[in-house]
Amino acid sequence: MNPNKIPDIIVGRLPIYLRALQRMADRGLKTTSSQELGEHVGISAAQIRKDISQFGEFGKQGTGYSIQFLMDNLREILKIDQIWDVIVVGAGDMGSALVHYQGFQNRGFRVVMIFDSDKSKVGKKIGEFVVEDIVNMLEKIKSLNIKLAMLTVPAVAAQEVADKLVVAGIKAILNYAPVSLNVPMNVKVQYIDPSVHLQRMTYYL
Amino acid sequence: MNPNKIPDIIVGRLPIYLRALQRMADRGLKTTSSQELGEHVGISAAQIRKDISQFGEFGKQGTGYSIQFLMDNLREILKIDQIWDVIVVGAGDMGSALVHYQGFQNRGFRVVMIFDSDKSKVGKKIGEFVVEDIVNMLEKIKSLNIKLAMLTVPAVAAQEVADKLVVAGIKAILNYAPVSLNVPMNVKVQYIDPSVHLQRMTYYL
DNA sequence: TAGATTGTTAATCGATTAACAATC
DNA sequence: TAGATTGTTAATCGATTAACAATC
Repeated sequence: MNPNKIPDIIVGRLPIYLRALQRMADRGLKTTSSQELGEHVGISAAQIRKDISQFGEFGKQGTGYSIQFLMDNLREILKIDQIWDVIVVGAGDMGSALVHYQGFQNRGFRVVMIFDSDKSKVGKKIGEFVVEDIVNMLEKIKSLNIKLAMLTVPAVAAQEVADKLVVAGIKAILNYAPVSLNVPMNVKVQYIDPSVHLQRMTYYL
Repeated sequence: MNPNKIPDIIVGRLPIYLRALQRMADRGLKTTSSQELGEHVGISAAQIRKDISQFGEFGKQGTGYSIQFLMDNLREILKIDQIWDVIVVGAGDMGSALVHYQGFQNRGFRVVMIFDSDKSKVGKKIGEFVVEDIVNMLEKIKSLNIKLAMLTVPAVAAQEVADKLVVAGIKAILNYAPVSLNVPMNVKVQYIDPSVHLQRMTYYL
């Protein structure tokens, strides 16, 4: 359908490049090469050049890439040349950790609300936020036009909550619940399951 | 070198299959098919059959797979037919959430210790554990023969701590710090970075 | 037996790597 | 200019899918 469609696997590497570039910039470096960047992230120089060249010509022969210029462009490509509001659903320990998480700063995201269905949690403070009742979630998401959610509810509730998020207009879910979610094709899901990640490594032990 | 080497990408899917099978078992189901399992996890039936067949013949023509039998075999393949002790390094909010996390139960892991370098955190209780001083980490890891660690320290400290973990004999690191780690080839690393995962979705919005 | 579903082969599709002309 | 490094092409490598004989 779209001949210029970029493979998911390439898009998935861009945030890694961006993260490494940010660290180089923090150290005061001005330029880098596909070779050097590749060593930092553990990816071949050829692949990095190929990935980046899908989106334009951001380097210069002989000198490499301007770190700031490449960062600006990657941010624009990833649409994080803006701050996205994100909600957290599930006010357990993981939800609480995400509310307090410092790692969203300067990376395109900001937590704006946390919800739970447990009446004993609703109204309590977590960080600077008061836990909201999940019954008001649809309305709040719509009124604030929020597109991103992080889901930290128990596995048994996850699909049901995901359905509500989709109805409310959420377009991307970072799912911490240990289940695969069924969502419409136009809604993206990324999975974080510490047990799954550990199990991917024990095979090799 | 090893002609029977299984690609990482296949190993990476096994925990997803196992998780879905566990849920089926919890619902009282006894058998499933590659078709049905595929619908649950969003992977084609052909691929599931091919993946599973790399390790043996666990199904029966006409009837599919015994859920319990396949689970037992996947657990054995992934070496989680045992409980692995895991340490947490970094006693911030994320480390604390991992100590309290219920999702390791019955999935092959158990947190046994948490470390931090911050003297104001050392000695405090988190869950059932007392935060240990990182200066004693090498000795403790060795004496308990621990192979798995979850790393939740700040980005600037991550590589240094990872180096210590490697020296202590850790063979697999679940890294929550937003940096790529350099480790020897025989040490596995998996990355969890909420910002990176979110950035992989904003591209499509 | 008839129907269903596996395990496997061959074909297709997609991703990575190597190499180098272009050029800063 | 000489050296370095990009962007891109072609070759290689690897993963996915389709199809079906085997067989429960």
